[in-house]
Amino acid sequence: MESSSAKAGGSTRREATRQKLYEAAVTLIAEQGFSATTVDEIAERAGVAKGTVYYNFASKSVLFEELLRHGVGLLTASLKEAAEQAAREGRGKVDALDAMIRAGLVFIDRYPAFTQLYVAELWRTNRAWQSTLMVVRQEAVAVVEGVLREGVAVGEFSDEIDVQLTAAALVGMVLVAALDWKSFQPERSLDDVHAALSRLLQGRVSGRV
Amino acid sequence: MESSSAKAGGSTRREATRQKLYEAAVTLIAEQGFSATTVDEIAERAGVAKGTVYYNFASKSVLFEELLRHGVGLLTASLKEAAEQAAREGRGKVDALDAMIRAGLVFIDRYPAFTQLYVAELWRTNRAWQSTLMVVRQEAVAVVEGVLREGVAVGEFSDEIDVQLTAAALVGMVLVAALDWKSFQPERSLDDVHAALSRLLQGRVSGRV
DNA sequence: ATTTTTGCACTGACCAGTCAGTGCAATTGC
DNA sequence: GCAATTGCACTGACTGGTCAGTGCAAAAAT
Repeated sequence: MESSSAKAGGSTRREATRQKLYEAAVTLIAEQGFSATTVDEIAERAGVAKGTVYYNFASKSVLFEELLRHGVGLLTASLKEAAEQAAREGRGKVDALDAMIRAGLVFIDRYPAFTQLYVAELWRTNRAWQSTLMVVRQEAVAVVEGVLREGVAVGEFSDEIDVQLTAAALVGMVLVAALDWKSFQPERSLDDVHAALSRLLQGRVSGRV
Repeated sequence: MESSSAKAGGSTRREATRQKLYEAAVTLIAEQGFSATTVDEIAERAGVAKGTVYYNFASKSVLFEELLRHGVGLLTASLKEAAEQAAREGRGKVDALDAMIRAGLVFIDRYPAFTQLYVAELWRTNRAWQSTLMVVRQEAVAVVEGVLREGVAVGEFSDEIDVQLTAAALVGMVLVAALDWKSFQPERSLDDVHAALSRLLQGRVSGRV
């Protein structure tokens, strides 16, 4: 019986436990914040003994840091994928940005708790995982900056734009709009929200029709 | 009776102490979060005894709630003021939005810690001050929604825009861009940042010059 | 046979909130 | 004048509870 995944990373069982702990931790911390969430709660929600948490992670904050890395990894991969696909299909940079907005929305749709928690921790200072967070943020924003820069190089975007700030603003736009969507009008469809943001991106807000 | 200081509001000393406590609490909570910040720390930073905190506020979370109300009050007033001034001067709704973006930036420039803390707590659920936060958020976003709606009525904005979502996206854009500015490129001027966001608002990102 | 998980008792640091008491200025009584 | 009194703002040691992390023997899974 070659256990399914075999030699690859580590035993499958352990990986499954870690996954359960991530899922339990992410919702609890999104709701209550890191400090207000107890390890006992996380263990209970994951359906696991407290000792298991410490068998798998060195400490509560290490668990959290690995959770952050894991989550942002997924997002970054998804953004890159969207940008590359648009490029492969020979579409313009505006389309690439649009595709990334959609990818961002899809991600937030699937992992709303993670997004919540990420936003809540991002601009804090003086916390243990601060530097982890910076690195991980930079990876994600860099993908957007890359597309903007290419757009400027190709002449599709004005060379007067401030790449760094514009990238941050775009990310913020999607993040906040999406959190609002999930929190206050969750019945709306992803397409709907995407259309509204596309319109904003392309400056079709002012101007009739 | 007219006790010493007198007539206006309440005793001056008390008001001064509360102000000191607000200031101490806002920076500490912005840095560390609500739960990770202790009442002892707040008292120490404010230069008062712990008992004084409880003499002035019923509990740690009441202190925090009043802080939130106080801060968002300032922001809302400032946004309204900007929108009204643009209207008084007979400028268009795009200009009004632009003026509000600037007002938002000025606010964040002046109270970065408050902004940080606000963003961090906004999308949490299951917290004591949740409802306070909702009310207070709605007040601020409503100002932006109002201008958008007026713009649609006047025909200056497309009637296809989704007012609620667009307002949220705009707020997010300013919020996140400004926090990025303060965190990662604090040497830049407000005008600079404002110009970059104006450009984005008016869809002058794509399109040459 | 080894790795992983369980269950549970325990420790020690930390922290929100309390309370008896202090300092001080203004008011009252004489 | 000058005690005695009152009320306000503040103090800081203390209490009762909470929680991260530990230790370990027994059970389960692979």
